[in-house]
Amino acid sequence: MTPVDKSTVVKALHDMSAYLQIKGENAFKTRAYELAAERISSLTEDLAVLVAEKRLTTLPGIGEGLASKIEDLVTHGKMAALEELKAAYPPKILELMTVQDLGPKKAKALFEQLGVGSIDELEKACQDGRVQALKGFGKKTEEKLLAGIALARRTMAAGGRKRLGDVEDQAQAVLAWVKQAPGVIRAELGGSVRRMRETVADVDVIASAPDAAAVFKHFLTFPQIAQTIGSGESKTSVRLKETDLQVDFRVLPDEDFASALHHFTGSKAHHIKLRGLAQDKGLTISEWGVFRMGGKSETPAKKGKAKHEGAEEKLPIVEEKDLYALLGMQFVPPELREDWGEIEAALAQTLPRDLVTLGDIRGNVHAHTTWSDGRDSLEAMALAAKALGYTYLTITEHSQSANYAGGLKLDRMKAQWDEIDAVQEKVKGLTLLKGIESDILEDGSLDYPDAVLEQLDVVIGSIHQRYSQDEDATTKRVLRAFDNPHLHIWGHPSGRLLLKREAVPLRIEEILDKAAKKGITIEVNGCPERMDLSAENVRKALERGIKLVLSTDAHSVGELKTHLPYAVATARRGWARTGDVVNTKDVKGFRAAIQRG
DNA sequence: GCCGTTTTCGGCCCGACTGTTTTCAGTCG
Repeated sequence: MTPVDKSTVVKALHDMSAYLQIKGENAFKTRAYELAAERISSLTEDLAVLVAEKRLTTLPGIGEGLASKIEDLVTHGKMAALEELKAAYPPKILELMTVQDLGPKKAKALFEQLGVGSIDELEKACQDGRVQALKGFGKKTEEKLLAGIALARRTMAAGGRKRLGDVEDQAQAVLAWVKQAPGVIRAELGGSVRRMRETVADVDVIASAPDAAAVFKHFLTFPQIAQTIGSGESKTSVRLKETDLQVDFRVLPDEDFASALHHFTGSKAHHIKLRGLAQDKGLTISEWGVFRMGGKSETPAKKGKAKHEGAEEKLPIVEEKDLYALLGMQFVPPELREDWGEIEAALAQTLPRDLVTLGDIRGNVHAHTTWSDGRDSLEAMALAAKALGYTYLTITEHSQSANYAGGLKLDRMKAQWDEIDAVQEKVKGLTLLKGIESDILEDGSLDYPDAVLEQLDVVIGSIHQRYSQDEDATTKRVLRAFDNPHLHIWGHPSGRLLLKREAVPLRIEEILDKAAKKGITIEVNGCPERMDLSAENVRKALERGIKLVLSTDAHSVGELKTHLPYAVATARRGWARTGDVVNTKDVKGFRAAIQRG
């Protein structure tokens, strides 16, 4: 029996919820499945142990019903209730809801009245004008759906990329499996996963071992493999279950590991430039190593083992840094390998040596609790932050206009201050900062009076509604927000949801100029669906001397830990140094750094 | 579907926006 892991359970629960929504089930019931999925997803304990010991119902939000369905899946490999629902609908019905502005009700109507069961069928129905004829639909809806389909297709066409955060668990599981293979000496993830790109097309795994065949044999027993795409002497490619993720796995002798890891980490642009540089020095670089070219032979490398015919000497590359050293360069960390100027900087020895790291972060910023739409209590969040080693935690609930997220009206904000004080009494060694994530309203104002904002330690201003404003209006909206003297941090600036919602249109340079002038700190939000500010714009912000905060936007205790690496990676990709990041400072330094002016 | 000592049934957060309507349904967060 194949073991069922967490991500399978999480996906099954999400799918259950989606099917039940289309079926028209009670919204509270479908939400229960979502909450359970989130609960399982952020589980720190071993799910199999929890199931074996019949302790699932000790988790908040999971009762007898959900527990038995989860047990069903974990112990039998199938969730009967889900299989029933799947059988009742076309196989691609759920993809409908990936289209913007298409929720469960519309999906249900489209399916029941037009027999639409996939994005392709929806497109046809829109083009035929059959959709606008339905009750509750109209011409505009039809146009919107077509645009939504185009967006969904574009993201799929971009190589069917997936969010880094959605594949990382599975990628790490593959890596862990590979490391257990007989004779494996070193093993790492490569590709865009290692470079921490926001989205990835596939996963590259590189390992060294004396006997590649034995390693591949073990690799192919990985339970999550759905299909073997190809398998040769040095490379095996498979597709995984659930995510359809393609994994390209290479095994080489250990002496070739570092150059292979480097080669398969990319990016292509980085490599092309490096190889040109190597040629100028009479060197040639490939996945098989770095070679000094002999004087006579100009023959280009041929395929396979006949490679490097003109090579005289294979230079030892034990670690990646040896490769860069041979070229007279500083080591370039994987996150920076994009040909964004890192090669020139590394040659000039001006690449930042003190890029921010996860270990530099001292304060956990931007947390939500059950006071708004967080899933864990204030005290639980405080205890968790402390246990993770942070010395301060900023409590920043949604603000009063964010009704959708239980935003704090004034009386509840004040009540929360009392609780913060009470929890602070109990939890020593962690400073709780009182804050808010205030909506930047349509006109650029924040949704509390100045007299309230000035009492807060941390004011994050974010856009959460009216995304449809044009570039000029949105730009002016943000610029006006910066005029509010109580705003400290501009939160998830672009509003993008990776592969789902485009960034709002903004004249970013103009806004960054003003942020620099006004002393606004900008958030790099570590929620893996956001990773916002983007790495590209982090660069632009840093060029202007703007300070960054690397935040979790945690809505649960688990996210206090899991989100931060994405913020750190995004900041590093934008060349942020430890000193550029306000929450690498102690609480006093942090509070001083976010002050305006 | 979960939850609970004032409830084992009846809540469970719901407001803004949009497009569809002619007073409201669906989506988003």
